[in-house]
Amino acid sequence: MFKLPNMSELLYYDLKDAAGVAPGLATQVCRELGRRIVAGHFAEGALIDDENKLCDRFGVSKSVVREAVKLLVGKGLLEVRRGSGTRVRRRASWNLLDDDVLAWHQGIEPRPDFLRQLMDVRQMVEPNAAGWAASSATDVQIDEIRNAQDAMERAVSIQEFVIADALFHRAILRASNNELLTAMEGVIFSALLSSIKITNDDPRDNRERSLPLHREILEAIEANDSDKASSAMCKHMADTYERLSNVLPGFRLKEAERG
Amino acid sequence: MFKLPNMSELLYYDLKDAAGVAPGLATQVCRELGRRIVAGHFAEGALIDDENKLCDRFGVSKSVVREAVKLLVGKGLLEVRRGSGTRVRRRASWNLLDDDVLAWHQGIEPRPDFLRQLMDVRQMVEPNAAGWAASSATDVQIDEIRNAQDAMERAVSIQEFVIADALFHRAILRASNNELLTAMEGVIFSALLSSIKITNDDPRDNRERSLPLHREILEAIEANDSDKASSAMCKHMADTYERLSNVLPGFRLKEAERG
DNA sequence: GCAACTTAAACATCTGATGTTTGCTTTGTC
DNA sequence: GACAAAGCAAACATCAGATGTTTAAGTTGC
Repeated sequence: MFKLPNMSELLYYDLKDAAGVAPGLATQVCRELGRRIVAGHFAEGALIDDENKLCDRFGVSKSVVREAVKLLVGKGLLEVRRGSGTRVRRRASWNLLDDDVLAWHQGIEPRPDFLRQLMDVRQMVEPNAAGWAASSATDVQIDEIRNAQDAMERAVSIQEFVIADALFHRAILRASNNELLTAMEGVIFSALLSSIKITNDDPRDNRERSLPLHREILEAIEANDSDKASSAMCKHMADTYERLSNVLPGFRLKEAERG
Repeated sequence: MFKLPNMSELLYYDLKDAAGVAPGLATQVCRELGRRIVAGHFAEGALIDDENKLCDRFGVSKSVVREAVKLLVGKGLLEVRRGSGTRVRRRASWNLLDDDVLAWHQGIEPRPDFLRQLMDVRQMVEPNAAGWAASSATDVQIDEIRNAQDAMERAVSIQEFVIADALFHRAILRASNNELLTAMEGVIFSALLSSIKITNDDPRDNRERSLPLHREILEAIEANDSDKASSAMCKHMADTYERLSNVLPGFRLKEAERG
């Protein structure tokens, strides 16, 4: 009845601690519709099937479909008008910061242009987060970062390494003690997972280059050195940019602004 | 039956172009519950009334309440468990970047601590946005910024000025041509509205100080000067910080990280 | 050619029944 | 008395079907 999400999307939900509880029918329908919309199966402004057709297609009752549609409306993907139908809104109206919307992007081939935007945001957010973490993190929060670093060092599989990497960056966001930054962890996950999917042709190289950069960030935060944490994170971001540029032809760093 | 939203919240929805269409019952119930949760009427993890009680209280049917609850679950405010009840999640799990959640914050007295976090994010985002806008904005996008500037100069009421101010910053976000930054306009609106609510004791002063700063940003973007746009925006942010610090005792700028 | 009316499509809401999960209570045994 | 299994009630999940409302489009009449 439902299409299964792919590995990246599952990994995304894992990282968001959103797994474990079996989602209801409404959530399943919502996700399946959401994946199709994000994948571009519908033109901007196109009408989707009406309630009855959707009921038939998914084999569920009207209430379930209605709830699913309401969820997608809440995420800005759909727009319902009584009398006419339910249509797909233009991409500029989507809540691109929503975790589900970002997760559904993991299900499709990453577009270089969107990945660059994600990386620009990382470049903007993470050095600040590292700096704030260095000046305001509690001991417990620093422990969390250190644990992630240890897990990266110990990781034996690619998947373990990716998860530890993600947890490292999440721990820094949380240690920044800014609720809004914490709420952006989904964006960082999305950029990170997409980057890895593209650059892991030589995972060993990835790992050898990453580890010392992460260590440097951790040490700066441990030392309460805000500036150094910030610049170490900048270095890490620049490294990621460089690796993406090597692999991805359409990926271009807007050097002008970043000098 | 329903509590009416206050002026700031209405203004927020106006800016988000979310007005005009009469929301359905489910949306109304969702907003009212959302306001109460954000306002802190429920302890973390507290059970809210069950479906039947909510039906009675709001005078609507089960389906409506169910949809409203599903919406709040989607925003991370609620968590439902079959058998037990529906409970309020801890604040760290809320989607604080969601436009509705931010709008509901407008309904309550702004907490200095949260306002500082909002301003830290503005300080992080807007200089970058201005820089990218300077290097990549189209003529149409620059026109939009200029129109907002003109509207600020011409504004005769405080409300007109606030709206034009918000549109100015939104136009810059959009001109940055980064979909994720565009999706953050709600955060900027929220910070801006809260700031104004606090610092508009002397609105004339506000206006006289703001206008030249905005003009400087506009001119830099018109001149395609990325660095100047960035630093002009920094100056504007610093000014806002300073005015907030003067009025708000609990508001403190973390100077250490920003040098 | 245009305005007023009609109608069908599609969403909005309500009602009430039935299934399922969970947590608590009760009961029975050792 | 302790503990485990069975039973029960609360609360959400889903379904089915009826009725109301809004919108868009077609139709008629002048």
